[in-house]
Amino acid sequence: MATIKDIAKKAGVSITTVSRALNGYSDVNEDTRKKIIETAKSLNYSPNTIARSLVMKKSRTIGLLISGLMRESAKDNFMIEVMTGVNDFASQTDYDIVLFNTNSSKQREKTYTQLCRERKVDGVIIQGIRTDDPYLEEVVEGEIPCVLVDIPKIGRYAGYVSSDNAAGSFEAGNYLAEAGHTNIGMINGHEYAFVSKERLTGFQKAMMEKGISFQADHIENGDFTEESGERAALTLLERDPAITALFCASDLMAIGAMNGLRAKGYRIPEDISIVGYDNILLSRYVQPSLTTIAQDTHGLGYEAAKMLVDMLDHDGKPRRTLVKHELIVRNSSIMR
Amino acid sequence: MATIKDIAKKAGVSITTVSRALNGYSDVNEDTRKKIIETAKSLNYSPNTIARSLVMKKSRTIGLLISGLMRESAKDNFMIEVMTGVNDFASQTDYDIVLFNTNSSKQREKTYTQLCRERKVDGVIIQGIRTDDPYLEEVVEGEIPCVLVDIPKIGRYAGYVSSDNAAGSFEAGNYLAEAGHTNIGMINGHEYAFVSKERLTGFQKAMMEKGISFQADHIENGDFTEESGERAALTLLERDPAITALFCASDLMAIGAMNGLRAKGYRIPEDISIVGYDNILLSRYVQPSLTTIAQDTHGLGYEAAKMLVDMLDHDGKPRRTLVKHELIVRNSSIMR
DNA sequence: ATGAAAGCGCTAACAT
DNA sequence: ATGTTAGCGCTTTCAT
Repeated sequence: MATIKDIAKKAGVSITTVSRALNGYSDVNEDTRKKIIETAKSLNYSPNTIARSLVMKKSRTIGLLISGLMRESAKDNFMIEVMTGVNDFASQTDYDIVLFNTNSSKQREKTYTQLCRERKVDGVIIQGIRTDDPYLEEVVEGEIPCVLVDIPKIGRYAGYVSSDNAAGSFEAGNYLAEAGHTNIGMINGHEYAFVSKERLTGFQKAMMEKGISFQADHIENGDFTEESGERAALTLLERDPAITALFCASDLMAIGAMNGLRAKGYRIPEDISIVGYDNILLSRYVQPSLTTIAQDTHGLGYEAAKMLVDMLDHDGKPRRTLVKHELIVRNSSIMR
Repeated sequence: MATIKDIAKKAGVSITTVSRALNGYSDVNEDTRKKIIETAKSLNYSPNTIARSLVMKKSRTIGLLISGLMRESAKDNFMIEVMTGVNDFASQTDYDIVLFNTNSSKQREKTYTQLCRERKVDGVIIQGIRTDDPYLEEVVEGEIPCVLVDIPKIGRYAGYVSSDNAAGSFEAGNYLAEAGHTNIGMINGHEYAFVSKERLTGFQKAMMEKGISFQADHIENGDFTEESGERAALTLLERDPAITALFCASDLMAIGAMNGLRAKGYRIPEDISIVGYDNILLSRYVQPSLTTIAQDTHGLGYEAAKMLVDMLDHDGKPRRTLVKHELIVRNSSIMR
């Protein structure tokens, strides 16, 4: 593997000159530069980014910490879309992405901060970690530039991107109310997700404004999976068979709810209207297709990367960025 | 950021001793080691992997080159499953994964080899590149340990994982023939995918063995997308309205075919039986659910990572690994 | 415009 | 069992 030393020798100049020539500095004779670039080519030279990183103290990599990137999560194309968003922005820059393995027990001995410091990433994008994650505070308080996805926390070096979950849920509630529903249940996510609180708040607000009674016994928590949605739906309808609509904090839970309900003889949407959240790929394909609040998932990742690179390259301040959301009415919900 | 130098000073030993103590060498007094580990902790020390990589000439990273990792590919959870497979294996090792941005025009000036050499990855897993990719040969012939996914090429430092596409297609053909179909069309992928050839070969073999006529006019190529599947299906049935079954080289094309056909008044599976390939997530959810050849996609990634790490850490030879496949009969196909 | 020299943080002979 | 030294490949003062 050729180094600048080899080039210097062959071109009969010093390594300093080679370095300067290759990096486009102006204080080098154009003829020398030409010769150097040629010899570099002839030696099939590739710069060693490791060596460069060591001296520059910049690795030109950003860490992507996706907690729960595992087999099951493929179902929910949320994560992958965020990831492609990150990738799409990163590919416009010269940052590479390092995927951190966080589902391994081995790595979990280390805090996120340690992970980042060891791998010397310049910044990190964090997605999918829970509110009770012991290392969350550390990274928000820490010195490593960091952008959180769907975790509303801002620190000295930590910003976040999210969609307006309260507003989205508010719209969902509004829509159901205006469709004539007056007895509505909600399947929320678990309490360890930030979005859960916000989605509940927004939905409650809509119910309140519409003058619809909405008590705790009409709320059931799942864990964002199909199975939990099914269970929650059945529980809610057992508790109050008069419910005519269900708002679910994730599409996957909504799909589970539809399946569970249908198995019990309920017709969707004739008996029960269902509204989900996320607009995952599946929601367009299930029968009936799912009414849902779409998030710009790709934008979540894209904006996260953008903010991080802005912090890294242009001394940008950490901030809050909201991506758009939108109610998409399909066939799982109906006027009463 | 504390370095071993700081530790050495504070502990009153040389940096060599610190290095040895921290790396678990045996030739260091246990008391010294204890003291060193303590000082390291007190200084909140993290090793600098960059510096280590530089001297060891090993970065403990593997590159993941997913050509076409972009927004659209989220639909097809094939890539993400391969990726989680890679990730799942890698997280059992101390290798980290670097995602290479290959969809950017900027990077495409560089060959894969350059990309790898610059980022100093120890090895690379390549997925989704086409047979006509100008840089494919270079990496197969090259010196960088490499595992290809679904590209049957072996080199001095290049192995591959795949499923037995010919056998899978053979099974599909067999199944349709035994279900009584005698006039069958095939929607194949484009000629730039290795799997296309194999899937055609296997299917042809089944037709031949069953004594079913299967000519070129019953084959139409798509590009693995829904739209192309729709188009191809329509073309085939216009050409021969007597076709009763369609074998599609990807589920996405199969889904497109179903939609296109249904729009033209064909009933699936009563009029036309459809068999896909891949068993993507959607295939279970579409109506009717799709009969397909399942690939162990996760296994593809898992085995790729395994082979690569074996080559890297245990001097394993590049080889061919096949993951299993399986016919999954659902509701898009029927006996005649 | 070019070069000499120092040093980034670490490992690994080679002493002792 | 511990220290001294050199060096990985690069960038960056500081001279000239």
